Amino acid sequence: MDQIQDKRILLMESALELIRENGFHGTPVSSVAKHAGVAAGTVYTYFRSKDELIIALYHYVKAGLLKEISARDQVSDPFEHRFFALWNNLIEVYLAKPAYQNFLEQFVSSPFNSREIQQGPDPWGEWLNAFFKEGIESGDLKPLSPTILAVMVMGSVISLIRYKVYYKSKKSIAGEDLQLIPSMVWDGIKNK
Amino acid sequence: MDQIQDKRILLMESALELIRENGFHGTPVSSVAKHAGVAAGTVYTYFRSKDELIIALYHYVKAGLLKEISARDQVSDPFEHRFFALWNNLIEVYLAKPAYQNFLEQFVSSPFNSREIQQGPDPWGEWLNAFFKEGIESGDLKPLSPTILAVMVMGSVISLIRYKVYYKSKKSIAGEDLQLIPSMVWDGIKNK
DNA sequence: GATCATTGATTGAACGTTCATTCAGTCTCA
DNA sequence: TGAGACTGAATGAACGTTCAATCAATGATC
Repeated sequence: MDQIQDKRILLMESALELIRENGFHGTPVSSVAKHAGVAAGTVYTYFRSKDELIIALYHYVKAGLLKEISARDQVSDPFEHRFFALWNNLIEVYLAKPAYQNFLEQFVSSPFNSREIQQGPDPWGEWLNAFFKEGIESGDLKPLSPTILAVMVMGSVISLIRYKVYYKSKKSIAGEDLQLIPSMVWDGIKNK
Repeated sequence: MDQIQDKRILLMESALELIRENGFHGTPVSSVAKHAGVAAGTVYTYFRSKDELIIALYHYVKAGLLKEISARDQVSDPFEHRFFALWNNLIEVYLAKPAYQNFLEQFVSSPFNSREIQQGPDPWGEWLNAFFKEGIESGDLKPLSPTILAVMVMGSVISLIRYKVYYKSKKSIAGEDLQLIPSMVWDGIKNK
């Protein structure tokens, strides 16, 4: 039972790594199998099809994100602290697992991101919403829709990650300057 | 000569539309040709390969973006005006041409976005940098790297567009609330 | 404890489809 | 009439998926 879950996860991690390097369609099922050390047919014991594998990856990555981020949230801290911690944790997690970030980016703008998927449950989105809702209710954040706040904050995080990951080589910005971004975001969303 | 350019553009617009619906790899060359009303082989009169077509799309879309946005920028306006106008123009252009936005998203997280591409010329990025540089020099923006400011602003725009385009159906937010996002961004980046 | 049966995972060659690309022949217009 | 665009059937490679055969582990029987 454990072994089965393990191999499923092994296959998914292999797929994430290869998809990061080669994209969805530059990643044949056979290569995923090879990377995981199994034969091509074995993948079909764990996933009905390649499409289903990719959908499974989506849920797997989002669940992983939620787990990592929520575990590090110190609910008893002042909200401002929690906000900056969230920011740093997001950057940290994404940089530690670039394949996660890259996969999500590919997924959301692909045809896989169907209405069906979007309308399914989204624990990560709900956690984020609840987070910002608390900030509003405690009076620390502007009284806006939590969704809007989430859009704003995540947009900046994603954009920064993109910048760091994809354009690493071109021109790097001093680390201390990058630390100013969350401060700017905070200036934009804090109450008063 | 004109005809040739026209057909090249016709092929690119066809490709953008189909790629938006079906993704890079769900869009066979034959379907692009069909959509443009030509035979499959004809595509190869205008592009050496499918990959080259996709790279051409990238430059085409970025150039189009630059043209649209820079044309609407009123250099003589106060900077704050220019900022909000830029914001609204970006939203407007992206919403008018969702295929442009979707293509860029797919492209940047794909293997096509190679180091080679990134190190090539980037007039759109340079225009954006110059825009924010002006804001800094006029004293309207915090004295930070223009790149950082661009990262912050574009991140929010992209995120909002994503929200509007992909999650149109799920839960819509009142239009006036969405107008608050640029104000928040402005609060974050303005000087003092 | 030894033998066999059962179950289910695993293998990898084979199949059929899709698709990028080619090219010999046709058309168009200057 | 010549140059180049255009056609669309043909080619061949790549890849998702299947499946008959094999293997490993567990349990049943004596």
